Amino acid sequence: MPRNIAIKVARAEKDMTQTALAKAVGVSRQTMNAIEQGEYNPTIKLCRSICRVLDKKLDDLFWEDEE
Amino acid sequence: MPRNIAIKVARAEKDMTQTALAKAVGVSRQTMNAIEQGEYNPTIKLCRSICRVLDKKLDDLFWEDEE
DNA sequence: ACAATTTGTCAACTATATTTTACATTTTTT
DNA sequence: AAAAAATGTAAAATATAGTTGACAAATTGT
Repeated sequence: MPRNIAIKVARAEKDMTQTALAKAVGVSRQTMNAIEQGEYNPTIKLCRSICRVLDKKLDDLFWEDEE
Repeated sequence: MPRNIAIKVARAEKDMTQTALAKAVGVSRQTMNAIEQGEYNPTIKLCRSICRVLDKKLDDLFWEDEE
């Protein structure tokens, strides 16, 4: 899985740290980090939470053309 | 979690059974059924697979306004 | 009305997402 | 240049996503 640059950018737009985003979303900092590093495969519920906090849609942050 | 009617509709548009969709997507029939019943919380990777098979985007099938 | 297919559901199991603690490295601030 | 904050990573534990097999209920076809 590729690194998720879109989240990093959206986070920057909101001037949030990984820790702040993790807290806002209700997961651990390591989980947020792993998602940005593309190291795993979050649940759709977590994806929706991230989208709400960052004011983005699922397709903005989590679509991938190839698997 | 609410039932996922959007998947049911998209599946009907492709004239696919739950079993056929499950197979195309590479999960068990019970998993597909549970997702349609809103009984769990699939991973984003599985959501993307479902979207590809049904020619839909993540926001079409998996967005929810309230959590 | 009957048969066949599809769907809903349960229980026990396996795989993996997520947590916690902890430390090293990089980046930012003073 | 030093201190502080932010990020990358690892190992062990826990929660839950996904599997398998089996059966009942509902739908569809003849």
